[in-house]
Amino acid sequence: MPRKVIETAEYESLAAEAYSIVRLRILRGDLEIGQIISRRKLATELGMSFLPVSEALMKLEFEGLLESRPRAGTRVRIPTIQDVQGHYIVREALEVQAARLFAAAATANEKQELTRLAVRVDSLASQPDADRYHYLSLHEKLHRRIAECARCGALSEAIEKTHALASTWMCVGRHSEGQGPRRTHQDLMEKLCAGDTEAAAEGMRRHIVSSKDRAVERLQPFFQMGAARGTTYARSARNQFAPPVLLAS
Amino acid sequence: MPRKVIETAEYESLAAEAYSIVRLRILRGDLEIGQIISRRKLATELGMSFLPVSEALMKLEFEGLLESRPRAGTRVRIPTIQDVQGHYIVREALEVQAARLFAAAATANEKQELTRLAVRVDSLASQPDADRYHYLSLHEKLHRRIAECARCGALSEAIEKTHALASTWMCVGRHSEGQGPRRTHQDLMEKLCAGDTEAAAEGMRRHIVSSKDRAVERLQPFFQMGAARGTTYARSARNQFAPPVLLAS
DNA sequence: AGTCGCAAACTGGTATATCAGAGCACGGTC
DNA sequence: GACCGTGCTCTGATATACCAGTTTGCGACT
Repeated sequence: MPRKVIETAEYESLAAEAYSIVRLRILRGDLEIGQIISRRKLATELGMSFLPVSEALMKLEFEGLLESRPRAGTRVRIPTIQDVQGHYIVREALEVQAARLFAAAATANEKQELTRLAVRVDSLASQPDADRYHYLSLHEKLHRRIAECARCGALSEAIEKTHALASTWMCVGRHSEGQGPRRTHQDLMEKLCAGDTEAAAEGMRRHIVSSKDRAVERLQPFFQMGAARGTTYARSARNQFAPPVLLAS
Repeated sequence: MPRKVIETAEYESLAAEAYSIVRLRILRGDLEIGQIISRRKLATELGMSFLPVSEALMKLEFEGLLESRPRAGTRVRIPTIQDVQGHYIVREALEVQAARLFAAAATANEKQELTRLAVRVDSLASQPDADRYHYLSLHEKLHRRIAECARCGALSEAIEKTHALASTWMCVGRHSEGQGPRRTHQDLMEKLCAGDTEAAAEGMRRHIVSSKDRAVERLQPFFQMGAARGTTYARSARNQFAPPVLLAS
């Protein structure tokens, strides 16, 4: 019964380990949108039983990254265009709230730290050959730190839960080339640090809305795939799309 | 192997059935804050196996109604004061967004329907002897319908997930007597239907903030209970408080 | 050649059994 | 009398086995 897939971290339960691994694979792009996941095969591969894997996938489904039908199968969620737009509306509500609190509560040190982080995020977004997961981690960290500096645990928790979903959608599609270096996150941080609460909120709002527009545009081919969902389950999932490419948000 | 606890509804899985039952019991007040739940006993009682129950409790924990420690036990969550305040900050963000969309998208029929509903909610809140769960259902329905009329599935889903939590906290404590009839929700609906987007948003913001203040006040005795959480797990949960009483929000 | 139907293979869901760790009561010690 | 250790009991976590429903490929039929 082999039990070595990753040994960098010690998890408190097998289910937690499986959860991290699958989540990583989705964000990394190893598992593409629509790809089917077999709980049994995954369990064998990870050297654990069916139950922990099942529990992990259930949690990921609850977070919106996966979708499953009772006895048919589990696959990486294929969003509809309403899903994506709605998701960004939720994110807008949460992160604007965070921006407001951030502007009021963040210390000078924190503002400096996050501004530096924003520079790294933007520069990574401009590199077409950057590792997708590396970029995502950094981007997620920036948004998470903003929420944390807002001094509200429940809010940052809620944002973290919605963010993984955004990440998977954000990275799909082709990298729009020749756009030159981006300054999206640096601009955002400027607004957040200016000291004006409402300006910070408005800055975040625009940031999210423009992310939404890009995500919608990029996911276009998948929406038709999602439309075929009503018919068969696995047949539509077999459609193969071009592998996802890193893109800025 | 007896299988009859409630037979009013047919569930697609045993886990879904267990989820509904436990959720109902928490909202109803049969399970109080801090009370310990044994998966095995519950499984026996419901006439099903350990696994579906486990799955149901896991989902409830994810929603924030329960808390568990790996091999120690599961209990109804004892919030800290930061938990409650943070939770209402999240709700504020989401529901203000919903109010904004509602003001723009709701039809005249829907506005009329929800205004009537608001009257019922307020009148039930004024009755000290009203059934707690009945009131909660109606209150939840009002807020859910507002979100639904905002025409954004992801948003109403997010609100629904956060709302059950609020419900459990909202009902704890003693009914503040002699306050006379409330008009909280009727006032809210007036703002939402006035036609001005920003006025609607502001009206919802105030509604949530005042709910928060009342919840914090009412949960005061439990916060000390939560503070003892660091020491022993079960001992602090054994503390018995006065049974919860219906109260308006 | 296209379509329909059937059966094998696979899916997730559930039951039972077992394991390791946490809580807690009891009894001994200081 | 207060404190600490020890062991019993109960908790959730996991493995294995089995079941019912879904998918799908292959073959027969039109």
